Amino acid sequence: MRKVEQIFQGAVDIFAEKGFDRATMDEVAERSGVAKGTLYYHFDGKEDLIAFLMEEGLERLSKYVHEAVAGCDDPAEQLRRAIYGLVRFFDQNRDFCQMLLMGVWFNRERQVQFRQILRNFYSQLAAIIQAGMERGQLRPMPAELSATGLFGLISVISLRVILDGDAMDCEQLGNFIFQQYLNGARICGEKETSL
Amino acid sequence: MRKVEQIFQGAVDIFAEKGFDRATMDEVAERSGVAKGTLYYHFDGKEDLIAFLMEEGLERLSKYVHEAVAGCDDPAEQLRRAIYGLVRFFDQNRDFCQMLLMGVWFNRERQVQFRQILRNFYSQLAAIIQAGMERGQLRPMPAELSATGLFGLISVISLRVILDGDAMDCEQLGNFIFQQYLNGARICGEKETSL
Amino acid sequence: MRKVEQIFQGAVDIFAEKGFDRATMDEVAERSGVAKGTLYYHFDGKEDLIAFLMEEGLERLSKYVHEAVAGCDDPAEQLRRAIYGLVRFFDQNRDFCQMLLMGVWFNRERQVQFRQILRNFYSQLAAIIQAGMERGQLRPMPAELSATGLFGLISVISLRVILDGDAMDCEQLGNFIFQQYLNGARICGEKETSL
Amino acid sequence: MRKVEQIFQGAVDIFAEKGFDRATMDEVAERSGVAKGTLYYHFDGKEDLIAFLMEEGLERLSKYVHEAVAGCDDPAEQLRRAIYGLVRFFDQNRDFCQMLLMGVWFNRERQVQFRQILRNFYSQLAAIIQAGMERGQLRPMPAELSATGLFGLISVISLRVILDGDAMDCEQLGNFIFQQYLNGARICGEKETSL
DNA sequence: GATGAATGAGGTTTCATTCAT
DNA sequence: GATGAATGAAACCTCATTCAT
Repeated sequence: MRKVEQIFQGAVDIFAEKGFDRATMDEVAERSGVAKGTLYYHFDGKEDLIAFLMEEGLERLSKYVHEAVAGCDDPAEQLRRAIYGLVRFFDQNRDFCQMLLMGVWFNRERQVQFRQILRNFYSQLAAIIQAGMERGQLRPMPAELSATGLFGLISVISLRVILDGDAMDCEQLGNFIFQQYLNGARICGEKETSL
Repeated sequence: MRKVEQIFQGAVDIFAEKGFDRATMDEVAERSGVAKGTLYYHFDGKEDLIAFLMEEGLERLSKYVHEAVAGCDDPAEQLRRAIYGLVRFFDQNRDFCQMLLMGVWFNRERQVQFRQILRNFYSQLAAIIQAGMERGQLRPMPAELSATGLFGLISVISLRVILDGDAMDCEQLGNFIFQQYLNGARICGEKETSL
Repeated sequence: MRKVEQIFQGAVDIFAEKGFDRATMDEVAERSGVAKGTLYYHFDGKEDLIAFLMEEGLERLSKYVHEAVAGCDDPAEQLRRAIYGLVRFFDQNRDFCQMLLMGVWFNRERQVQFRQILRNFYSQLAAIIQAGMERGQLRPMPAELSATGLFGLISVISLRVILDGDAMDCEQLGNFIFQQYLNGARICGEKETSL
Repeated sequence: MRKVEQIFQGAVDIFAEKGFDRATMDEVAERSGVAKGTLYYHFDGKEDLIAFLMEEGLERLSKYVHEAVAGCDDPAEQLRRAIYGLVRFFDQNRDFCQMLLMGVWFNRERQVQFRQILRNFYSQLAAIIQAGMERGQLRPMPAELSATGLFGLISVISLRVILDGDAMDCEQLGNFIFQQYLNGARICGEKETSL
């Protein structure tokens, strides 16, 4: 499966650069260092390749976050680690993340499949949030919705940094997002119900 | 031009459904109820049409938020109105918003153009946040970054609701997002520095 | 529909020469004197084009035979005229007929469609044979089966002549086939039941 | 070779189903139950495989008819046996016969080769017909042409029955064809020159 | 003898764009 | 202003063949 890994790398690379539709299979092959026929030997076609990348990539992301969180019992700390982990993963896999985030918004043709995959990932976050509420650390709220919002917060900020080509200070960015998500923008001591 | 408005509606509709690259000019023409030649009579080509849609649409969005915020002097209240306005706009212009969010992260060729347009919009939010900090309502933080995060929060949640095809309760969703952004997920009274 | 007629001629020409599968759409376009895109503007694809040729061609053949037979009330004479007409049509439309006969034997994928078209043609012959039996000119026998056999007789002989590149003497060949079909190979006066 | 026989069976099967050009070597391998490389180990390529099938198959056909006719001295009876034998062979080797008949009329590249093979077979029939004429059993006529017509009669009827998927009553069908060929369609006692 | 991953020439099809009407 | 038949560059995909194992 040497070639499959080559294809994974090359495809992620070119898809992030040009988008799923504008990158051609010729380009994928060239970037991967395999012949065009090899792509079709291992995958049923372009759509199948894209689906594989999304699944494989999100699996890696899930695993990464899972490991970051593992061995910690406190939901709030888990949340912190998950956020830091995500930011680091985004930083280290810029191409994949850019590709992933392009997939998120996908059109109705491809949406069903991708959003299902993504939903599995949301659930990971939602489970932590749920636990936080049960421990009395987080306010009662719809955990799925909050997880979705958290993912939006992280990904849009990270993608902006990626697209601007900045070298991301993961520590700083992770902290900012964590504070933003947990404590909000309100100033300390301001009454919550003030508005 | 009667036809131009027809094209705007039809193009937004089909682009939201299939994406910029997968929707063909034939489909745009058919959905718009005009002949294909007519598209080229009014626009220089596909890219020109897309640029027109983005500019025109973002102008409408900016104007919508601007009017929602107008006549209010309190930054926190402005923020609330901006968020509610955005959610309502998403709800009322689902096709356009889906198209917008797909377009923003698109391939690097179109990115520069679109992200510049979007950045103008971020600035609107950032200005409000900046004012909030100066009034002592919001914590000191990078306003641009926070505005970006807020936009991610709003758009990812809204898009999820749109794609799920749910009838969105704007009031409720707007409130959730506003609370999330302003107060965070932490439970009332929990010490900020507890983690 | 100038171009469609051009395509009909060119496609029949090249398909007869190289076969349906080995003739490329490029070659069809070139032989027809139209651009490749034009083929796809008028037809949904190669299969659709082939189906059109078969239908259109068999319709012309049916019409030709119909006219040859028209204005004659005697079944035996109709049969004679039909056979002579078929032979003449084969002679004058060698390309189409070669293509047609290739289609007859087609594989199971394409067979259903083609054989239905061909069956319509068999019925024309069967109707004449049926009438001949009712008039007491022909022996009682399954008309459809006999029509199928007659078609086989005519087409295989004609195709052999075509493929050999012989200039066909229609008069002579028509007479041979007519005698063969009507009187058989047995010598005059030989007892039928002798074997 | 065990494998070669496997390939013969599998190849005939898939070629009859999809045609020579549309059946792929992958499909041949799969249907045969051997690896693709094995095909190329035993044959020089696709064309070589097809040529082998045709030669091998026609040899079997010739032999089958030869044996059916053997030990009989009367041309008319030989003809009857040849026809019955052919019908039975068609019935028992449907796939091969369908493949054979498709191949014969194929593109001009392969035509020359195949038609030469087929012509050898025609000669078998023509020899019998010739003998029949010399014995005074059959009318004087071009033997080759009549053999070609007889082959058309048999094959088109048989193929129709095969393709319709009917269980063929060989006895009945053989008799019908024999009568048709020998006595023609004309009613008993009708004057030959009546038309 | 037998295998199947890998190849790339060449096929089918798509679609943005043009232009005569 | 508006149209849609026509175009061809460029995309996706197929498949006979090779070759290291």
